[in-house]
Amino acid sequence: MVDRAVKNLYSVRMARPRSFDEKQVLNAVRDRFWDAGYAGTSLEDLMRISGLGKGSLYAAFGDKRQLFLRALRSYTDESHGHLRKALTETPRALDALRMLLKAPIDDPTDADTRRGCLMANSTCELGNADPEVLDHAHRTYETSTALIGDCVARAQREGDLPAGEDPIALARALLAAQQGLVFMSRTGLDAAALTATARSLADRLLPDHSGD
Amino acid sequence: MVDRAVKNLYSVRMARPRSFDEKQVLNAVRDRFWDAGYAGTSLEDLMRISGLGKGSLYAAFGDKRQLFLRALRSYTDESHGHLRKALTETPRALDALRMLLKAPIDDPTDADTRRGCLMANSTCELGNADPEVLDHAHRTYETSTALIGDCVARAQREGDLPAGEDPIALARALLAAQQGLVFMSRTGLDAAALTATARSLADRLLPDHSGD
DNA sequence: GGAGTTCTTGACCGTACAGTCCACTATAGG
DNA sequence: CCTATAGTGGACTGTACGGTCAAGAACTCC
Repeated sequence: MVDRAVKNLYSVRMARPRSFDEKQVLNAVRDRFWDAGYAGTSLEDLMRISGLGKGSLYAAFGDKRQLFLRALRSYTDESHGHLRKALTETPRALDALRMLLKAPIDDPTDADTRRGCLMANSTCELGNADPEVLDHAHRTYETSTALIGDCVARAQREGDLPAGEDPIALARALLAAQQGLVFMSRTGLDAAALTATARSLADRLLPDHSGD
Repeated sequence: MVDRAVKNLYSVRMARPRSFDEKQVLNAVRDRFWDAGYAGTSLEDLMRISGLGKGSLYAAFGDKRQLFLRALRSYTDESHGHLRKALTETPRALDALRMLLKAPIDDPTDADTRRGCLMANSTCELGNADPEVLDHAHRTYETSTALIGDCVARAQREGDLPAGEDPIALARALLAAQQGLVFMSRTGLDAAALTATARSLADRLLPDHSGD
């Protein structure tokens, strides 16, 4: 993959250029895996959705599994980008942490709410069978924990959370609560109950200490 | 299925009896689906594991999907049995609720810890594609919520939880936290972090009010 | 023991799938 | 314009899968 990109950039002889945008294809493919799962997505689906022939897909990405892993990595990278941005750019850290629990729910289009998190779905479907997926999941959630932990520490510095506690411990609790919420939303729990649960969890895990 | 059972019980003419125990087969099949997922389990796997031929499987349970649904229902029924027992037979309701968050973790054999919850896995793999699975998930978690809610109400009556709050709301928060924990354990989070997170969630969601 | 019925076994079938391959096309450099 | 090279599309393949079926085994009842 990398070899080919380098070759494209530096080789003396250029030839026929790609007729597709790799990122667009990856996004389309990612959406399909997200909706239908890994096993539930056939190569024909991928061809139809990407508009590419089999040969092009295989030449560009390798086999189905590699394509899936690429899409998955792109998904987690993007998610972490958003997460990092949300956690660092929100003026008050405590608000950012609260958003962690509320954001997955109040999506107006419930499509995103109902299909859950691609990484979580993939872990459930393939975690036992594919060590690479499991390992990626592990590292992904470690990174998320670290990001959230930083934000917890900031909230402590800002005086909104008690300073004594381990930021990573609270980060893990928040992450678990968030994953649980996203999962409950997948089961078809109605929006009202969902937001109430999110609020309940937020109130208990992130009590406002600014008045203390 | 039912017709045949009834016929077996009441028909005048009995014929060749089953050479297998339906429950045993269902348990073996359930374990396989649990480990490998629905798509990851082939009929050949099911035959090897159950010791039955294809014909017997199909005659007894219908096709692969129906067999899966049977196994899934048997799993949730059994789980609810254990849950009900644990929640009602524990002397102090608050302890039972705490166990909710601790039990999924401290399983000595990490096999059970790593493969998570069959219902959750199935929802993630098939929820978008199979409405029946989604519906079953929905009803399952509604039942769980009700059971936990009853136990919350008992804890309130026993003076261990503040009486003003909605038992169902807290039950949903506990369920979400538990599902989140089970999922985190699937990703390979180490046992120490896991138990710490469980304890952290329990402390925050179920503070001891007996001294109040 | 014969008749009737259910269960079991495994061969068989159609198909849908992932993956391969090759002829063809479009482009860049000379 | 010619050649070299990379990209494209689709025909092709092997196979593993879910599902069917029929012949025979095991059992009950009369």
